[in-house]
Parts: sequence; structure tokens; C-alpha cells
Amino acid sequence: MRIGELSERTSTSRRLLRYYEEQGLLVASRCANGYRYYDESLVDRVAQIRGLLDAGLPTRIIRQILPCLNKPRVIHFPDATPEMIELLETERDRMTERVNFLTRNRDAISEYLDAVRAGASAEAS
Amino acid sequence: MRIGELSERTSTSRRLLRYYEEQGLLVASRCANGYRYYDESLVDRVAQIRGLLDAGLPTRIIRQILPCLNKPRVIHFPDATPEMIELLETERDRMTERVNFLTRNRDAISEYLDAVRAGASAEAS
DNA sequence: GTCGACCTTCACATCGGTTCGCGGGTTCCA
DNA sequence: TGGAACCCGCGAACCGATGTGAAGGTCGAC
Repeated sequence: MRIGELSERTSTSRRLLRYYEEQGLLVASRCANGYRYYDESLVDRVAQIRGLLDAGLPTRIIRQILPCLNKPRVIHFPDATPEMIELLETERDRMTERVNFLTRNRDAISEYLDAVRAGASAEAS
Repeated sequence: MRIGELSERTSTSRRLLRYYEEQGLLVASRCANGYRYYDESLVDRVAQIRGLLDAGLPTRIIRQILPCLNKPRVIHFPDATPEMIELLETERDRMTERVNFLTRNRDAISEYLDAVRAGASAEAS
């Protein structure tokens, strides 16, 4: 597909798709006329990129970890340098921290909502 | 404590502490001479703020949900307007999405690391 | 009393992700 | 042949979080 369709299907502006490409997060082949051409699988990849960005990871990091997150995972780990592994471990730990933190706070919100609802129903009775 | 101590104990620049206050995330009382004075409990609060920021939440949202996240939780839910409840529910759901997303990706990284390690040990044998 | 360490406010800079919008080329259809 | 709808690259602005630094007030110690 071309950039317009990808843009619609991912709810992401064309400009931003080009930006992600510029940042090395997204690869597009080119038609004879210079138009970008995107593979079907890139819809998911864009969602992944946006999810990671939304979670607070910078493109710099996303660029590094993205290649390790694809389905045919067994294929290409010959490029696993020690620095790369360390980066991945660090980032994995940071993500775990984020998960724990978010979970705790979300649960606190849930509790609060429960308390409010309990209070409201008690008041109604 | 004054801002310097809070800054050190939270590894947060003074500038940022003032910024959080300006954004309504942090309250400081003032000494006679105009210096900010912080309660002990604010050390934890700063950590909480930074954790939420790190997880990708903007100060605007943090300001809204923070009051519902404190220990004496039962005390003050008289100010629970329907809009507030809706905001909290929305934000709780967004956080759940983030958690799921981060967990999936972190697990993918872990799997990759496992695969690399397995490959490395197989190669070594 | 003055020096140093702390605090105040404030304006400005930086950085990364995002949006806007230009000037121009390509495709297709009337 | 022209116009609509798409594409290109690109610069500029924006916004939110953060850094930097100036100009000045307060305090304790020497």
C-alpha cells in the first residue's frame, strides 16, 4: 500500500510516517515514480512503534529493540553484540519497572473508583 | 525540608520541582523568608510523579489522578463529579493498555535474550 | 561585614515528538 | 487538457519536559 492508506489504517499522519522512516523505525520500498510502498505487515509495526513511544521510549531505543521483536525470531541473532545484549537487558528491566509502577497506580485508581461507587450506593440507600 | 534536600533525595533538579509545583502536582508551604518548605511525605510523591511521567502520562493527567492516589483514601471522595469518574475510568483503561503492551514487548525481548543465550551456549558446545 | 551556600523569580534555550503547509511532481479520469 | 487526488521533500512552528543562567534576597560562619 502507499502512504495514504497506511496513514488511514494506523491513524498516523503521513508526515509522521516519514519521520519514523527517517528515524530508522520503518522501512519503505519505492515504486518507479518514487512513491513509498508499504508491506501489509507494517500496519502492525506502526502500532508497535506508537505503543512504545506512548509508553515513553525514545525513537533511539525503539530503533534498537525493534529488530528483536519480530516473528521469525530465531532467524537473525548473529548480530548480537555484548553491548546490544546489555542494552536489551537494561531496557527490559526499565520496562518491567514501568509495568510494575503503572500496575500499582492503576490498581490504586481502581480501588478509588470502587470506594466512590460504594460510597455512592451507600448514600443512595 | 527545603528544596535542596528534596532535590537530592529525589534526584530531581530544583528547576523541575518548581515546575511540578507550577503544574499543580506538588504543594510547598513557605517559610517566613519565602523559601519553599516541603513535608517529608513529598519525597514519595515526587517519585510517584516521576514514575507517571516516565510511563508517558502528561502532567495534565497526573494532576487529575494524583489526588485519588493517596493513603487516607476513604477521606475525600465528596468531590467525585461524574466527569472526574469518567476521566479516571478512561485513564485506568489507558494504563491497562500500556501495561499489556509493555508486558508483551518486554516478554518478546526476554524471549529474544533467551534465544540468543541458547544459541550462544549451543555454539560454545 | 563579608563570604559562601542556599534560596527566590524569571526569561530563554534545548530536545524530541508532532503538526502545518508550502511548492512541486504523478496518476487518473472527465 | 485540465482538475482532483495522491505523492514527494522539506522547513517551520508547536508543545511539553527539562536545562541554564542571570539578578537578587537570606542566612550562618569566620
